[in-house]
Amino acid sequence: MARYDKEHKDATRRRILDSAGQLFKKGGVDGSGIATLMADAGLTNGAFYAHFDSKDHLVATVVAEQLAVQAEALRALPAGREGLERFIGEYLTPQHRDNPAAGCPSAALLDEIVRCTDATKHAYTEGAEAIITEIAARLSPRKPDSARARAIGLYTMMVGTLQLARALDDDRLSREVLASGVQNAAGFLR
Amino acid sequence: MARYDKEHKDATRRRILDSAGQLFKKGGVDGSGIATLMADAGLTNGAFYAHFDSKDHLVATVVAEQLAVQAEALRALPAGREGLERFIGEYLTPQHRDNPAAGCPSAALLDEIVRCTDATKHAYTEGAEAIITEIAARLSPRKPDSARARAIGLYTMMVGTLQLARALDDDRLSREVLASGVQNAAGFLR
DNA sequence: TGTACATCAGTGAACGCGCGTTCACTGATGTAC
DNA sequence: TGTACATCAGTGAACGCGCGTTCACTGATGTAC
Repeated sequence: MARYDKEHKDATRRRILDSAGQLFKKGGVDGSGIATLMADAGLTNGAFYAHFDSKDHLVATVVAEQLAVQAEALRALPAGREGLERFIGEYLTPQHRDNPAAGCPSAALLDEIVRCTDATKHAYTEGAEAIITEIAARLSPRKPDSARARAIGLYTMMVGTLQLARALDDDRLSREVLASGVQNAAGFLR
Repeated sequence: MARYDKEHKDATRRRILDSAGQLFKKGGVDGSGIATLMADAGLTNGAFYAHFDSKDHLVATVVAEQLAVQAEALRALPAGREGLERFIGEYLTPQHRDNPAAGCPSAALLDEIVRCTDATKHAYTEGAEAIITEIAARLSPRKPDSARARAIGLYTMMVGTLQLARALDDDRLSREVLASGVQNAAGFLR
């Protein structure tokens, strides 16, 4: 019946989501257009609407997926604090700072979320809750609820640190900020 | 010689800067247009260019000023940690969360700075350095340099916390995040 | 003091441009015979 | 096996719109006489 099999369309949708994820994180949601994003996926602008109702719909989908990817990455790490230490060690680096497209969605998009649709804010909220839960479970495997406040502190500090490191035009200061982040993160691990 | 005295033009410039500060923090730099901003200042769009060369020029000026205001607010607080405690107590509140226009420029604009002109990034860098120095001086009046890492951690954590609280669509979770921030901030005060 | 003039902050229509979105169309492929 | 057809993912020009910016103009005011 259908011209291509289902896999073909699914694969295209994946390419759009990947391009959008990278582009949004690099250039912001407002700053990234449909045409550019579709060109990155090897398509032209018109094809977009065969996959998504609107840009808002795409944004909500991308945000949900990006946060899920981060939660999944946390889950895949070694158990307990060792895993967290690795996460922190990779997060607060010049490499991560200089490559937002492949990096943390919170650091790249957090303050744009407020101005997005309800669906996007909801997707972000669910994703953030999952990440906080995952971090808390590693901070205190026995009583994760008791570690929620610290988990929130660790995550917000890491996100703020990476954002600040990215905003500074003085590399020396930027590296000081990243190094301080590593030091302060250790405080959250107790 | 001149039609109006100097004070008149200076006062208008002030109104534009105030409107822009509030508007940028509320709707983002990308999301806030010259026409809206000028209307808020009681003027029409064309008058803008009698005061600033371009939107980029305005953005750099606003960022410099907003950060200077925050540094000044810190300086005006009671000496030592008492002042810091007050700063934290006012910062991590639902009131601040719900009123970005009058609030912290870092929480509102930080991740847009990366995509701004060099002049804006430079203005942000200088402002951030002043704020970090001010916080460090209050954390450790005797040896402020030794407190720089903690000062950076406290500030990034506060900024990240407010951003996260703003992004969440679940008020219960959002308040939990703010409360965690207060708790975690206490850890930075030792 | 009263009048003509020069100044310039501010007006508001117009510009080119890129945005999100629409739509008539194309053409490679799976299916039916 | 070979051919005609139906499907629909993708094309690319066009839309209205709001953006940053420009510019010919206005008109309230300080100054000169």
